[in-house]
Amino acid sequence: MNDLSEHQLPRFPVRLVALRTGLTPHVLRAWERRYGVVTPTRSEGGQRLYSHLDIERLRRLRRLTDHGHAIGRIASLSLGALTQLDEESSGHAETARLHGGDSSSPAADRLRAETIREFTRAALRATRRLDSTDLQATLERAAVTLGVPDFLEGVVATALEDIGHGWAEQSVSVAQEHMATTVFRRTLGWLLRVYEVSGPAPRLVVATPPGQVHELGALMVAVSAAAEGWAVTYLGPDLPVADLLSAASQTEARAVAISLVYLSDDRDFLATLRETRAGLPERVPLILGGAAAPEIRLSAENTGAVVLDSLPDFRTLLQRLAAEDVP
Amino acid sequence: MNDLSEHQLPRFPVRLVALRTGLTPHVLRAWERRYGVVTPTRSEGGQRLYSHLDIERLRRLRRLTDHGHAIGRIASLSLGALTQLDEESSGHAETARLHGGDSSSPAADRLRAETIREFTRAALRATRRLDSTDLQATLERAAVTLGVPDFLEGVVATALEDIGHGWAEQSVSVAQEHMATTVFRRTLGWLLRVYEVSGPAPRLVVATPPGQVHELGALMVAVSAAAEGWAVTYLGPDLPVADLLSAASQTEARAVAISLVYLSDDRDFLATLRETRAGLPERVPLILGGAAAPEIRLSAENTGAVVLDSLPDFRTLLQRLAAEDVP
DNA sequence: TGTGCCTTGTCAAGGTAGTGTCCAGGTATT
DNA sequence: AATACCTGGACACTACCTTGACAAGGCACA
Repeated sequence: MNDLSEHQLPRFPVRLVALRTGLTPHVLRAWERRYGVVTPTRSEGGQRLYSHLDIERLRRLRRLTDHGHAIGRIASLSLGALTQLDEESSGHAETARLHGGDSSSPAADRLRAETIREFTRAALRATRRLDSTDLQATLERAAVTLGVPDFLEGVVATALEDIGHGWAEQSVSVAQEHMATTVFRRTLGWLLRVYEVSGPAPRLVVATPPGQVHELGALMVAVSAAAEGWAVTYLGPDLPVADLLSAASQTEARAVAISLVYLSDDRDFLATLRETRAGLPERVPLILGGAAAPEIRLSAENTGAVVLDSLPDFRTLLQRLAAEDVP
Repeated sequence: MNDLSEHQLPRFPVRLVALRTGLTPHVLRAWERRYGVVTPTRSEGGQRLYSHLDIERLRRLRRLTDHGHAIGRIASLSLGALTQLDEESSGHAETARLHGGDSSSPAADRLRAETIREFTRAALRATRRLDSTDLQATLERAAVTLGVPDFLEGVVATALEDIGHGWAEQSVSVAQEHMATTVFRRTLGWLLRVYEVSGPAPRLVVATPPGQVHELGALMVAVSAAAEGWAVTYLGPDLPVADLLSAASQTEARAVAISLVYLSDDRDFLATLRETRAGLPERVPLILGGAAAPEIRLSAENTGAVVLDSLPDFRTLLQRLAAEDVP
């Protein structure tokens, strides 16, 4: 891989770090002073310069504190330990909440994890062989065997990531990548159709903003919500703000979700976000997710949007929203 | 991995433990004070710090109290004893079912049962409305949500029964019954296709004997086996003995299953059964199931067939057979 | 069938610990 | 000059702590 120095190279000023981590400059300084959470180098004038690694670390810490860890207790852990903790907590918090607290035996957990990996491997094999029939069957089998949440987080997300990496390093061809994308989209579309609700249910509007064309993330969000019992209006990629707003008001949406996979132009996008937020009723949260969302966390949150970086968090939010309306 | 130090390391503040166990901080403190259920270490400031093991223990306790055990009685048991008790009380219900988690709190159990009933009702509604699209979607949704076993036993079996009754008492028309049968068959066929295995796996041959035309039972058996990881050769209804036998030998079947929904002529059928049994290798069990199977249990068993009257029993048998071959 | 005791979850009050936020006065950066 | 950032200290709010009490449900016993 490329040099460590790259990642350790200190060059980010505090405001940028704030944007990416969602921590305010105040908090960044307080954490550093009190817990020595990172030690950014300084410019000649004494201003903080953070490295890539620092940011990574801070992000992890923010996630963990969001999930209930005390900053004072985890501040001194290594990045590896943090990652490990993170995986534990996101895994468990979710099951505990969803099913009112079922702790399955460790043995069952391991079996389940192994099954998930096996499905992922099978999906990748099918992709490499360009066997769309097999890929499709594998995905459907995984969905039925694992249920929607684990299917999305365990299989779809992982497989897509792996394919993405493979594509970047040329071990996956364009044809393979296209085929996989198509089949994944079809399968997620099928799930969305299958979970279409008839009765009354809170409605979510999902879209990707103008200029964004990668819709798989948005589809995952849509399916996730549908499986939670929400009525979902999926508007697909590259949607102008005006249309998003009119759709939201027309369907009396209870929430709006936007998926952001990469950042083309920060400013533009933030303007869009602000405009969208302004056009929505107060009680309708504007949820921002996707790979690129954390990069602009703070400024996005400043527009009034809610930034999430995992599907479990998203599901939890949906449950809270749905629960708010009942009593 | 250094389990001991790792798991005993006290790190988690009370809010996190509350999140993961589903107990409120109030209860956590009350249990500790009254029963000394765990003894978290304290921070310098006196705040509780729980270890991984503490959490594990608390989750077990929570599960058991949910199942009706009194906290005062089980508080002092060791983690091992708790686990054992846990398996006893919830245990035999079902081993490590992959889907939707294990049978946990009665609340979750009730929720699950309610979900199953809801799907069944939805399927019946769709049937009465002759809405095949909705019926299909409902069934697929049920399959993905519940997993194959509960889908088959909870939804398909019950719905078919109800439709059967309705048909008998004329509240379900022939058209409705036909439509439903078609959609159920299609859905089960889809599942069978989805679970088609590629690798090596024990093979099961499924058929309905000559004179029997109701194939849904056989399909359920086939799907059930497929979801257990078996390779299934589904031969459909009304199959002559000779063909069944040749299929079994040709595919080197590890077992043969026959579904019997109604009895037209006992004698004939028993002769068929005897003939089939005689034509199969010793080690290949001939499994007889279906609504009408129990009626002729004794004479059927005399021919050397295995008579089962539930899908769970069938699954257990398959697991035993598969396990026999490995070691 | 009612009565009283026991178990257990929940709450209140009053105080401490841990964390986020802010201020003021000064320095860097653009 | 206008921002953006620095430091050290102060402040305020949330999360936790302990003790004690209360209410609802379960259970035994009259």
